[in-house]
Amino acid sequence: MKSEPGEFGIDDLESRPSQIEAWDGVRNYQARNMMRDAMKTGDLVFFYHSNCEPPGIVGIARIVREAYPDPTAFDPNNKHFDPSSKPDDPRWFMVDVQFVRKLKRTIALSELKNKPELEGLALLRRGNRLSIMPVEEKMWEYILTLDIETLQDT
DNA sequence: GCCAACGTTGGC
DNA sequence: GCCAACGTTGGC
Repeated sequence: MKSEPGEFGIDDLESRPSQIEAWDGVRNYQARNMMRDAMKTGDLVFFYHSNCEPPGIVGIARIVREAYPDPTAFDPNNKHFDPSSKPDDPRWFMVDVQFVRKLKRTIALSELKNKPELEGLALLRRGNRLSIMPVEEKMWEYILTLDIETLQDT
């Protein structure tokens, strides 16, 4: 799941009292379908920082509530307001995610791009702008093996 | 249903 | 700030 750290980053999730946040504001059908149809309670997700330096995977979160209507779509004062989404026929959904842990280091997009093991990863597909994307278990495991402490310069 | 115009995302 | 790669909108 992508988020801009300037808007809502892994530190924001960690510092919530419950460490839980509703993932609202998704206004893309493919991303919505991913949340609504594929995300189940207990599923783990990578937390990805976009639009920052460097963009990359920074942590892990867990789905703690499955898809339910996104109320920000009903609020005219919200920047994600969508008048075509009605409370009795909601168009947009969100899930709740809970902080699990930060990675030991940021695994940068530029690094992920260099790994033949990650060929086909949705994040790396050309032109992809989806904010929520699937990760195959094999690739999930592989990415975790990259999460090792970096040696400090002496 | 087509498609031009426009808006958004997000890496660079 | 640029711009590629989308997705959306709306006239026809």
